[in-house]
Amino acid sequence: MADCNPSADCCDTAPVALPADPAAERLAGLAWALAHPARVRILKLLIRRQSCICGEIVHELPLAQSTVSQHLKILKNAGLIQGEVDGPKVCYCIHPAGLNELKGLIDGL
Amino acid sequence: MADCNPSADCCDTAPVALPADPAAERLAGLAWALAHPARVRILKLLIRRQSCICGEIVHELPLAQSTVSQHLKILKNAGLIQGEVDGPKVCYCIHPAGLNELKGLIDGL
DNA sequence: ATCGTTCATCGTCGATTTACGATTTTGGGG
DNA sequence: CCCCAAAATCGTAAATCGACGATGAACGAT
Repeated sequence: MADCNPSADCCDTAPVALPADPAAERLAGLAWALAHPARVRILKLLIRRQSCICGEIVHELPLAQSTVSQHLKILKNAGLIQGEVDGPKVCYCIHPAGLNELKGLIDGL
Repeated sequence: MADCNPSADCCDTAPVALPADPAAERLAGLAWALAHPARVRILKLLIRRQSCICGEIVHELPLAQSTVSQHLKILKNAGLIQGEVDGPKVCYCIHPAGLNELKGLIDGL
């Protein structure tokens, strides 16, 4: 931006697609994880029951087990929850850091 | 809508798909409106510039005018921003109530 | 009345989501 | 060793999203 390189027709003319706003991307990612009623419900459930619960979540939602599993994966990838294996079952609980990050980004708006 | 037609086998026997959790749905809706980097950027822009700005937003984003218009519509439908016509231009500004609702739902988590 | 500008809407197209059943994986018991 | 239950993953079909260009409507200025 400041100056071009010395040669004539240089200077990148690429679309760049600029990294945009990393913070915006992060917030969008977190928001996206919450952008589905089922995922909001799962998160609320895990917050209520401090103790992690497991596929019990499946029984709380009108969704197939595989579908719930996908939603859990999305929440986990976003860093909002974490799951730990406990025998044949898996216990999920909230990931406080992720949740706090979300809250921070939101009311930092 | 109010009542069924008089004949015998009318009346909906539909599964209903129960309203589930209205609060969850609302939060999901608001989150979804923010679930895109461009929309987060627009919102932040409108918050920074107290004064509403208009299609100037288009120049801030690497997107076509029609695309930005769609994003603005989504934000408006979610109740996060509002737009007011000013001659041939349209001024957008944040809708404090919607934004506060979002913040409330998030840190009420 | 006819432009030119600004913005919204329409129609389209590829990519992504959401949901499901079926299958695979994982970890105990009998 | 073989089965059973729990959970993840795969494959797939339907719906929706995100982006664009083109078109349409609203308004001020010439």
